[in-house]
Amino acid sequence: MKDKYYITTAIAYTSGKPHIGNTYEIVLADAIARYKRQQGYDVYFQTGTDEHGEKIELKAKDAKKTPQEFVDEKAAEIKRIWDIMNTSYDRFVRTTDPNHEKVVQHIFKYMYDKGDIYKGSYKGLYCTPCESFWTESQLVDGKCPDCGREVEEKCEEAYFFKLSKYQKPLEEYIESHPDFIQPVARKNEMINNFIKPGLQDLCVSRTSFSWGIPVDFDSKHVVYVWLDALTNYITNIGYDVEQTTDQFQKLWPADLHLIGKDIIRFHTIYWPCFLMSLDIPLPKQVFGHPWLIMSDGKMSKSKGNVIYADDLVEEFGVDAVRYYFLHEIPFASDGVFTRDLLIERINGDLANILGNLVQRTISMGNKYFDGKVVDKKVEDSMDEAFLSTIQALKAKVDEKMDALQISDAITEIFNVLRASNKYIDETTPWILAKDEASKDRLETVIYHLLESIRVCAVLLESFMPDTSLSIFQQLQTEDKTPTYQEKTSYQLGKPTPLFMRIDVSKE
RNA sequence: CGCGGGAUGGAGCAGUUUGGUAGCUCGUCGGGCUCAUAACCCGAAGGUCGUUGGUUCAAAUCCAUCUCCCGCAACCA
Repeated sequence: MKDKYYITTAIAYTSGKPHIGNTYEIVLADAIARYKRQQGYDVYFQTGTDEHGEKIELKAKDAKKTPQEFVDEKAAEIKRIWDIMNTSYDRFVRTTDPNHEKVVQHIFKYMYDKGDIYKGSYKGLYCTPCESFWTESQLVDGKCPDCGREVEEKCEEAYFFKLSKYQKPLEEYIESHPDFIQPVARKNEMINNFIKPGLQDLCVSRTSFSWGIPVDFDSKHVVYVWLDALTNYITNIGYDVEQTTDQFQKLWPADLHLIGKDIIRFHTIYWPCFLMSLDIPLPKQVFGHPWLIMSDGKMSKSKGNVIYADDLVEEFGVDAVRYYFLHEIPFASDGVFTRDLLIERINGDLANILGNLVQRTISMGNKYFDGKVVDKKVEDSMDEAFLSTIQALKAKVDEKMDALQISDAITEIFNVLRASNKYIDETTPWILAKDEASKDRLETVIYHLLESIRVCAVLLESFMPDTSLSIFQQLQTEDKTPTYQEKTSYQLGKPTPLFMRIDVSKE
């Protein structure tokens, strides 16, 4: 067994049903987690929900529910969608879990006793009717961006975390770990916008609402949601300030925090500072992934362009949706979702390139050899290039996956599938079949194709698990070696279409 | 002058670090094949690589200027 690999997603905020943009993250994390497992890593994959905060308190009130009832419902819905997406998380955590709440209180107290959290007063621009604080930059014409009324300076008692104390070590850590923040372009954003100008101490308690973890030594205050939420990565694997578990010792530091690009600041500035305060190591990498957006921009209820993953899965199947998410979103820039593009991918890539290749190859195996295909090793000059393409695939996919370039990894696999279709045309099996003398050559050709398909199915498993399984069932093999194997044989099953083409004219 | 990213054939992107014939997917047009899900394979057309200027034998690539688009700009998650 190789090393451990601890990967997390951001915990989803339980304010509503997650749309496909939110759902993308868990699928991306799942692809990485599955791939690491396939590589032999001892993977621990954690996801869950972030359930406190003022917004939730208000939403629950609107829904005439208690906050706990409200988040129970939302957490269940989020978990349901994660499961629909066939994601292989090891643990689904919730910030309302009693143990988490207890440890967060310990952490808060620990930091307070240490002097890293102190009591002060929060001065800000306050809009009384909206009960909200605003920053200078958020104001519209110097007025409340929500209601347009005047704001006033207001003071409120609050606890602060000494971010300033950790500015220097944070800066050093980021500089000495060039891969810590991914994509690297985000690193400059953090350094120039926040760190360089000087970190200001962070207000880590609230008194304006009550749906949160109480500060146990000062019951007026609840813990700031980000201090609450971020610590989920350690509380749920057995961290506590007095003593930690073996699981924590084994898993921490996390190998990868997978998050949306909108919350990079919290994960690369606040979170490392909190950890330094607790004297525990910092995570190895934080990847702020881009977004899945609509052709008219970011998804939002006011725009009315929100799409949910469960609806898409019901219509197109889970692997088609997974494929779209993973293939259509580049490493560093947003990907666009349109229904037309989804259908184009299903027809062009999944049905034509992949599905049809599997179908035609297995059909030939059955038609010409009754499904029993042996490596006869009657090679031709054109085989060498094809076989070396297959042999090179695993290393190429590894390289892309190590760089978190999921889309490119999938493209590499499809390049081999394309090459396989081409190989059929070049070798013209239907002509070989007409001559008894070339029967062993024909069998060799089919064998090469079956091996190509098998290797691709192995490598596709992390991205489209069900499809991969279906290919293995049709090939009736259990060999998951990710490279070409010679001198073996196949006893094929019946071909069944992997993906049906979608008739656009009937849409 | 806040910081950063981007502008490449009809569409979406790669190539820019380490200058040297502009590449991929889709679409269009033409051809081939018939094992296969009207799928597959080959070929062609189509780009002054955002603007202007500079360095160089040579610039999508380096430097400068300008235009447009996007992200971030801290106590909202």
